[in-house]
Amino acid sequence: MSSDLTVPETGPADAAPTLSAVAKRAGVSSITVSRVVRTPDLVAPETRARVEQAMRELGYVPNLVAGALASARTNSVGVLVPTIANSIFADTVQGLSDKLEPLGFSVILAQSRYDAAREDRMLAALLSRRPEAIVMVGSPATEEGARLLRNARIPIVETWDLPATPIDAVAGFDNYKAGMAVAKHLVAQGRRQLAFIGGDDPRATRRWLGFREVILASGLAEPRRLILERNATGSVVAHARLPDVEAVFAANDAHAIGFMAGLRNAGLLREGPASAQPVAVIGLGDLEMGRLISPALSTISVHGDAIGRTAAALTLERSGERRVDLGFELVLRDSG
Amino acid sequence: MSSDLTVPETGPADAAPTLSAVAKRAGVSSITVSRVVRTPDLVAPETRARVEQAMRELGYVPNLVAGALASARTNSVGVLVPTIANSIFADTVQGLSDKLEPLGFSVILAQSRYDAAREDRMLAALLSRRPEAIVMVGSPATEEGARLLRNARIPIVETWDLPATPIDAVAGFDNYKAGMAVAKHLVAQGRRQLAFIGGDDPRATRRWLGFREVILASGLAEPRRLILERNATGSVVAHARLPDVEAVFAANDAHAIGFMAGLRNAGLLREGPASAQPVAVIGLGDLEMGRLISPALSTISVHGDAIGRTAAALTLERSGERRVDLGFELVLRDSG
DNA sequence: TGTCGGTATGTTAGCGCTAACATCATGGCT
DNA sequence: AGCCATGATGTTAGCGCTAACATACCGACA
Repeated sequence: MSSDLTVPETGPADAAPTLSAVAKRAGVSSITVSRVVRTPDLVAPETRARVEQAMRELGYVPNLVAGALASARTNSVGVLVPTIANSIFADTVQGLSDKLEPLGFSVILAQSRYDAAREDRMLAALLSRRPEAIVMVGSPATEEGARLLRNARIPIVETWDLPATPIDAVAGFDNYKAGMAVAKHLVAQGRRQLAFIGGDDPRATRRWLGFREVILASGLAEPRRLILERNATGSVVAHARLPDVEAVFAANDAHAIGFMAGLRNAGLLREGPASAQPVAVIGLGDLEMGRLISPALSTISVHGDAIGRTAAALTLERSGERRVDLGFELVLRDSG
Repeated sequence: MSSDLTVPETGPADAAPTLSAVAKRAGVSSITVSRVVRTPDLVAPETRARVEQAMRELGYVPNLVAGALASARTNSVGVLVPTIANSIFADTVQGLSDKLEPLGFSVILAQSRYDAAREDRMLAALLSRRPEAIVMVGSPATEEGARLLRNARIPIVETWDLPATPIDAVAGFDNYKAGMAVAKHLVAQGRRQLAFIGGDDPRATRRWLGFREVILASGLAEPRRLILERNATGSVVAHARLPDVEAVFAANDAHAIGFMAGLRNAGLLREGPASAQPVAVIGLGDLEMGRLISPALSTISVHGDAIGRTAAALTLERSGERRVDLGFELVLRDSG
């Protein structure tokens, strides 16, 4: 059957075989091959078998680039995160892609590195690949980025926050309320000198504002805010810059754990429960590590993977509720 | 100048503007617009200005899908990792994309979830988007996957290991030697009852084999191996299944930290140096957290981001050395 | 004055596929 | 016998862009 024709496994097939190469070999038209690939039910079993045989012999791999151009459907979604390494956003990307990959969608990943200009460039780069939706952490940092997204006329899902006027859809939680919840808890514990440490991205800032709001409303002194590098190692020495601090809310668990390392060095960390801690520490993210260290880290648990799954759903379904609040939980352990 | 034509910001541009729409508006041919986008130096300044004006007015976003089909260059690379959440592979993806994104390449991300069938599906899905290279963690689990990659005739970079017969290029380190290095260290410390805990993926298994090899060569008893779930929480209780164990090599830092939590619960963890630990623990990955906890985690430090950057280089440059050993370091701290 | 090299722009064809619409049997029904 | 629904397959055009090859124009030069 496969007499003198070159089989890719054994000889160099110079160019990738196309639909019509398969069609010729199977003695059908190319549309029939296309149907075998996309809608096999519409093809008679014998024809289908013949075409599948030809595809196997030639090692045919469909060209989705051409298919996308012809059908105006790329079956891809663009995902923009600040950073993927050591980051809780990886959970969201995982949740998203777990839902989307089985449906034949691919994830095009881009990182903004917390840089507005790079974010705009990445947004433009993503859009030029004509994804069927864009999922991003946060909201566009510039009006230019927002304009690009609005003009794209595809589902846009902003995540990890609940912007007042989203471009299209939202899956996240209220960072302001998270800050408030932490402050309420610490104030109720009787802590008076409070501080916030971490980055100064929009979401961290909203946590800070909620945190501060409650503290001022409680009649306590203005809390301090320390802007730190994005790696946790820097927060090890943060304690030196916060004399007399009684409680710290860290913008994420990594910073919290770094800060705790600093406290340990200063002899201010106890093995006992929160009430025994000279300085209470609360993180955000609920890293698995936080549960395993001692004292176990108290934290705001957010649902990174649920955010990703919800974003996927918002991407696929354009009607219905476009604003999903996944909430958060204050998980109290031994650090504060 | 922009008399009665619809501007996207103000009215609904039903379809995305195309090159020829821009061309018509600027009074040039579409190839000139294409040149303004791709090779502006070849266009006279006044013409260029006119075209750029038209692009701005229409909100033109180039369609790379069409461009890719016409030029047979997609400017994309496929990346396949077992998982991206909570994983050291995220460093590699970050390193890769940091090098590639500025060059106009996009990263198409797929996860195999340590599942051979899913890996094959993802490989086929990636390939059908005609990436200009594939970077994957490890090597294809099936012959089918390997065949797909070989037939693709694009650079293929296998990472995080040093396979004997790679498909094309490799950027990684020797997992077997890493296991050996840990065993040598623990044996020299005088530890006799050794165990390995973690996953059973090919890389972990190579670590185990190197570990075991040295132990047997030293005349010690056969070490035990515990296959654990991929989350660290399971390793908290692993200690109960390893009575009398004196040292543990964990396939990754998360498992190591989980195991240490179990030791702490059992009263077998000291604040002192390695020599004071009843049970030594060594991890792999050098998570930032490992340095911050107490006792600080001893670990094999690998260069996840360098693997990504090297993979990017191997992707762009097809000649030269195709096998890069990024090495590893045994970092001794207080846990073992 | 004719020609030549360089610069700027245009024309043509086609990348590999799919949407939309034929076409053509087949067979059950009235 | 004629009709038409149904199923299987084919034809045609075109998605939005780029490669490769024209073409036109300009001034310099012998």
